Amino acid sequence: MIAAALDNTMLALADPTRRAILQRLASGETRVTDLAAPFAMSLNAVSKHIRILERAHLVRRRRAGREHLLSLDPKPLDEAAAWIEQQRQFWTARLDALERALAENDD
Amino acid sequence: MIAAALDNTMLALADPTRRAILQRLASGETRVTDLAAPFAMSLNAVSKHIRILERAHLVRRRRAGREHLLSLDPKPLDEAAAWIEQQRQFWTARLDALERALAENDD
DNA sequence: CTAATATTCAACCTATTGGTTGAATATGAT
DNA sequence: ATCATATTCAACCAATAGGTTGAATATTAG
Repeated sequence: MIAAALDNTMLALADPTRRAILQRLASGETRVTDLAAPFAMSLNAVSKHIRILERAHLVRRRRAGREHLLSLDPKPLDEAAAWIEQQRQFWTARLDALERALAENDD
Repeated sequence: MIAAALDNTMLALADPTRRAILQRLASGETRVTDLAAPFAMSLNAVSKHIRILERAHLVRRRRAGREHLLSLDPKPLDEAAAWIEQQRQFWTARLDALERALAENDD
């Protein structure tokens, strides 16, 4: 089964370290080393997380000499947000309908 | 590290089968067997997915005799949606700022 | 009581994840 | 040229995920 775009996005977002990386990247282009510094794990571990974020197209890499500068690409988030919002809407509508039905039953 | 609520939610949403289960549940309370029927995997596998959804508090279980009726709880989605929306907002703002800066540079 | 149904529990298997360490590669600084 | 820096690659490891099958449990139906 080929992994759909939404799959990769959701998978990438499932890990707290990766979410932290994304938040950190929100302040602008960052080198791998600087990005990794605050995390209590090896540079290599962070490097692997970055690969997963790249696979999901949430992070872009620009080579500048020996440094790799990472930046965010928010596009894939649209699909993820859309999925969640759609569910929320459906479910909330359903719950509201249920509540109304119960209220009518009280008459 | 204790898994935060958002962690469990995101993890639960990361699997396509579980997202499909949630979508299926949007049409109302459903028995485990009926819920599992359309999936190309054993009932046991679906049962395990349900446990994970329960751990994330996205699904509630009501026992009615030998049947377990499952229903949705949209609350955890709020936090997930909030996280994604916040990121989107930040990143988009940043990208817009960058574009404006480039435009000014053209003058 | 017995048989069927609905569901979980338990053990197992394989693939993936998230981490490690050590070596390789590429670039920059002196 | 040499040394340091930035980063990945490769091999490994333990834990988890996602699936299987078979047995156990609880409830309902005949």
